[in-house]
Amino acid sequence: MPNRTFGLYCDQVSGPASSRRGRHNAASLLEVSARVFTERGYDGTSMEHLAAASGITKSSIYHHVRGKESLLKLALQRAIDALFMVLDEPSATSGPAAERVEYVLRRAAEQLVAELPYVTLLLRVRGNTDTELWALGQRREFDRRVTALVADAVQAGELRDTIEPGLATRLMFGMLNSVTEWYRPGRGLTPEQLAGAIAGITLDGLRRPAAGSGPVG
Amino acid sequence: MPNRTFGLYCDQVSGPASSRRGRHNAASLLEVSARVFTERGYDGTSMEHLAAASGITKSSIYHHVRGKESLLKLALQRAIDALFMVLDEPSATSGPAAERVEYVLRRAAEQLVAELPYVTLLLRVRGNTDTELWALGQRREFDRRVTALVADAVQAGELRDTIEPGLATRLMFGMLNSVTEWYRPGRGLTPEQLAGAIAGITLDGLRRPAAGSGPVG
DNA sequence: GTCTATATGTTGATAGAC
DNA sequence: GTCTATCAACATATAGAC
Repeated sequence: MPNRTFGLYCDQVSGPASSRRGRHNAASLLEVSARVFTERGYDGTSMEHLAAASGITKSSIYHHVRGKESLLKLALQRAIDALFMVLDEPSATSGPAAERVEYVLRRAAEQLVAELPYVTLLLRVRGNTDTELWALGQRREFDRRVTALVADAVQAGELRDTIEPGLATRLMFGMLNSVTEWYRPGRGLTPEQLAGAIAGITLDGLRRPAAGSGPVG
Repeated sequence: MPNRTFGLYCDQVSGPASSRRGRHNAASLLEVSARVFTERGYDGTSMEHLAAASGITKSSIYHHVRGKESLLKLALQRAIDALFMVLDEPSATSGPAAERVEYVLRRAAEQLVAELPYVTLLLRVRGNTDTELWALGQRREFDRRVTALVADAVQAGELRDTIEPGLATRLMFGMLNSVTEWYRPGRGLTPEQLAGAIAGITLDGLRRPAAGSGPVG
């Protein structure tokens, strides 16, 4: 582990990220790398794999990024930014607590789909390197903030108090996060439908209410 | 990938599996390996890691098993056996469909906890080798059989028909499977409590029913 | 911006002594 | 059953030409 800094040589990371052969930049390499990392796992991916997938040689990759771990850090940062952004949106910081929980859940689902390979990577981090340990810390912080929201909703009597807020949060977001294992965009299930199904199950359950119960009308 | 068979040199795999230094057998090595594999990831684990964790040298490990992939296959087989066993139990094959679904969910939760490192490994398989592809096929078959149960329950009017059975199954078991990411035995949450929380959320939801609705009495 | 060639360490696995 | 010694393959990364 010789390198301890993971910045880019170039300034911009976001951009058109075209993958056409012969003209790669840091952003397009990040896109390709995140896809291969999620397919093979980070440790199961060699620089040779990345070279083959991006259509350039191993050594050319080092012209754009400091190394393999740098690509991982950039990808993880992108996922973390996307998720934390949700927590600061107006609908997540005001209104009835249960509605804020549902909003965060739905928006997190949308972000998970929008940044699928990056979030997938984040969820698979094991803590083997400093970069991975840092990412695990960020995940814990996100979890902590969502748990606080759920606790508010329980205290307000809007969610059941039969399940501890920390456990409820882990299970709700566990269901959401499991989506990375099978969801593929453009296969008949829109992000909104997905978010609706998850919110529907976790908040109201799959069981069909017995006749005579449930909201009237 | 020179080896194509992954059997043990010794006959027994299950057994006391003591980890005391100096007298390892295939079963005790499997136990240690599964733990390290889940901590570091399979690809992130070297034979040197396994040697250090088991207190013997790399070459000694090859006296007990054919190699690294053999240890993976043995661990995956154990997880697969534990999960499929549930599907053949009497309560999973007779009775109201929704109750069979709940039974399978609860028993799968118990098995997941009982065989935690093995099931964790199974859920992280990526498909990079023949062994991993075989495991993915077994997972698909399990999923297929559970989906059939859920479809029965929907058709019987016991579960809501607003969510497609395949999606409901993926999400329910996604929540369950996410437990491998944080659950540690003996930390205040029993397997039964865990199974109850998961069944409770997925079937009846977290939202507190409005006053006047819900089962009377 | 990409290449060939190469340095240097780590990997899974084997040979053979005790 | 465990060890030391060793191997060939592959890993990440660098040097320098075009």
